[in-house]
Amino acid sequence: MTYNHKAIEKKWQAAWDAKKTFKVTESSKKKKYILEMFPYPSGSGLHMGHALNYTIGDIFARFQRMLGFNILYPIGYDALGLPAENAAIKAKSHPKKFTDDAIKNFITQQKALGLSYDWSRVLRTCDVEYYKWNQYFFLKLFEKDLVYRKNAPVNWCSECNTVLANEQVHSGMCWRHASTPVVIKQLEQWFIKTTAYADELLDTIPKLDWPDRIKSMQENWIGKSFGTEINFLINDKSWKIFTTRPDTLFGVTFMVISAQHSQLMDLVTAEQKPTVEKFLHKIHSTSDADLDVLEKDGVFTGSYAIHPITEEKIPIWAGNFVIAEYGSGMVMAVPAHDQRDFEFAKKYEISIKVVIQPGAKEVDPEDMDSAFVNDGVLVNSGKFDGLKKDVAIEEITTFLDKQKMGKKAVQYKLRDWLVSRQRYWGTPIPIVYCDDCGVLPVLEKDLPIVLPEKVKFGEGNPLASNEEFVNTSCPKCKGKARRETDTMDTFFDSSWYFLRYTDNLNKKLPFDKKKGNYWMPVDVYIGGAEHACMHLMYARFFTKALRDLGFVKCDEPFTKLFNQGMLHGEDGHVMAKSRGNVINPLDITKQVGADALRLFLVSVAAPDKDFAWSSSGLESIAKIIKRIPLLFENLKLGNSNKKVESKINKAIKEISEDITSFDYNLAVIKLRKLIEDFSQVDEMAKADAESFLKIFHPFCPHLTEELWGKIGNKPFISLADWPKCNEKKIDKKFEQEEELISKTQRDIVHVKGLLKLEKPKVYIYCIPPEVKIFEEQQEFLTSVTGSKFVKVFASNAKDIVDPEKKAKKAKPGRPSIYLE
RNA sequence: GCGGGAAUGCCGGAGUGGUCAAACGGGCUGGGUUUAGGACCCAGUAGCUUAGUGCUUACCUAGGUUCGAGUCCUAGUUCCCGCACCA
Repeated sequence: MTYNHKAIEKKWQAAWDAKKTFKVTESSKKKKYILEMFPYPSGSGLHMGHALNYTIGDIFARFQRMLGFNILYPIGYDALGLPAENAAIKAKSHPKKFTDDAIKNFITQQKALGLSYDWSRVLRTCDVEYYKWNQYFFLKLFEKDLVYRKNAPVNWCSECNTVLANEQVHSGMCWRHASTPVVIKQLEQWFIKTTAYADELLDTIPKLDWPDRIKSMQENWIGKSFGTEINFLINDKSWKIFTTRPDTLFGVTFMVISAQHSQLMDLVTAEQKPTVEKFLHKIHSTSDADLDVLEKDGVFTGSYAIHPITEEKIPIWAGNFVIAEYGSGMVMAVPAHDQRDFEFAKKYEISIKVVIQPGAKEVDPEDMDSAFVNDGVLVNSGKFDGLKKDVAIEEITTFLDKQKMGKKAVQYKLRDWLVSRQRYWGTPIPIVYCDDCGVLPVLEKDLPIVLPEKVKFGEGNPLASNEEFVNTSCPKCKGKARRETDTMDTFFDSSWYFLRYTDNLNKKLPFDKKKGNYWMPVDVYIGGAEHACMHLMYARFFTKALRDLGFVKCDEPFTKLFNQGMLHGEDGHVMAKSRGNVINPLDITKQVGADALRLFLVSVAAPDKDFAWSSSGLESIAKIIKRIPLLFENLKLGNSNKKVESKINKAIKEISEDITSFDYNLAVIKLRKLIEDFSQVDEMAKADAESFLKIFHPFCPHLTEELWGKIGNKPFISLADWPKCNEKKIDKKFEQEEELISKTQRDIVHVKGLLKLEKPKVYIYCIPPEVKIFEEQQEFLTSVTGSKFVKVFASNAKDIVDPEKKAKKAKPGRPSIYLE
């Protein structure tokens, strides 16, 4: 049989499609929900990273399905979003057409990989049947006060022409445009109160079966810190200033308010106004460039704060290094014990007061060349002198609390999720503005707010200029009103799509609770690490919020997270068009087949490690695969000898373990070995041949379906039971014997080569118990060594022929040999 | 600066307390086969040694725990990733 991968793969892909082989419904069986991060359908189609992602998932899904689990393994498309809109504008097309085409292309390519998705559950976020539930959830969150509108300084990307959430700003740049700095704008925007769940989002992290890296990234992102809130009186108004170092309270010599603070101008005196304005102008114009080498900069505001204990007057400065949104946007500066404050004080010649001393000797601030931040004992701190740092933190906080001048407090870095976007290709936010009634949510019965298809691109947000869309009536007074023209961040779509898969055709509800609770949570979620603090954070928040709204029972959406490694080009660099090292999955499936591509992708390295494409590696895998049909062609189905039984059972055991732990690369090694072992075998039991195909199946589904039929089975091996390992049949003795024979064989061949003997006489001297093994294998040894004369002696045999006295060297597991 | 991860042959990578470190793949070298090239097959690829056997040295560095460590602990070096003036 010649192996025609094209015909075989096409045949089985069509068969799976026609028979809906992988369609699932809820049942009494134990479920497993296996999911890959759904793709953004870009115009350039599926790339090799996608192929790797889906192969990892499909192998696992096929394996678990054969183990007898009820497997939900769906796919969908994250189809709304900016790139489609921009691409459509450029091509003078429409995002809808553009997206439809891209999705069709994706589906073709995914089917060519032989992925076992339940294609009846496909969802597209750009369909109104999907995004109307975005609007529904928006309203539900609104009812729960988890959505609010606020005028705030927000991140703006001039390339995207829209605002961004904090999570979408990476090192001061837009997440889509690494060279476009984000600018701060003061705008009225919609926010989702993710911070309401900050504690739970943080506390449940340790329970997640996720990579440590991702978990720590989320922990850092939430950034919980414990400290003290201290009241400083400023112009007769009390300001709550957060600090983690209340022990240094007596060392405060100035305050710094953020240059972006909304109330900054209230503190600026008439006299200082020109200076401050000049300063603000300066930081505004420099904020775009050199963000990371920004020097500490500031000006005096003219105002003073009153120290809560000493009642001293403390000058308030405005500074570029204080974050407006964190704490109260103002810090108490202790230059002696904080490096940033120290640098600022040195620059502007503000006094430095030491209040913590490392030893008995007094420290002169003049001698300091950096802040002292370690443990020590309090000095110059009134009645708190002599206390150790940690004790002082407690005591000063308690004292402030009693005096009603402060209290213990907790701060987070996590900020609320800014969800409105000033772009067209997204879910319209279901809000109406009425001059008389104010800002009102759309009534649930009036959903969906359909995204109009006929719009003009090119001048700002196309929705804003669409009269038909904008003009509406007030849900309360029925008078004239305007629609919100902002759309939702597309991360809103991806925050719950995994729930929609559980009941994707439901017209009355986002999903049926019973179905949701049957399938959720996702048992294994597979995808790249780039979403650590974006999608994965939002999805966790959403799940918790929906739980509290009564939609689902689970606390966390993704029990296990698996991060695939990065795929590099053959030159070692990241695969990129600009480098010209891109390999198209579809080309490879045409050349060597999907089975070969799949097997290769998981054979180079563990799937969570980075690796580079290798065309020779692919070829070697393609060759191995070709040997399988040959093996079956020459195979007689009858009885297996003990050796075959041992090998197959060992392989079942090891490969099951390897797939379970995602060590696919190790499973591939064992599969290769099995092919080599079995290429010597001309007869085996049908059950063993079946087992062989089954353990190969998750990796090479098409070829194994084909051979499954060839040995007389009805379709589908895809739905067959995973073989059970019979441990009793695994015989270590065979392994040892084999080792013995192969070592001996190597020795013979080696010596033969060294002596340049064509057809030598071979004498083997082994310990007596091993004689039998060699005698059984004599035929084999004869054939592989090319020598017809092979004699085996026990080392103590009486009739021994041993001209060189080699026999006494024989050891267990290692015979001695003589060639002549 | 803070946090996470890693360091094994020429290369990619196995191996997480013990019967053998380097499986498996690639590369390279030699041999076979071949009109040639490719493909295929065999062997070698730390050092010394033996016709094969055998011995020694080796898992970033330095200490430590242990009968026993690539594997655990401590310190350091280097690299990768993430966050970055979070008070």
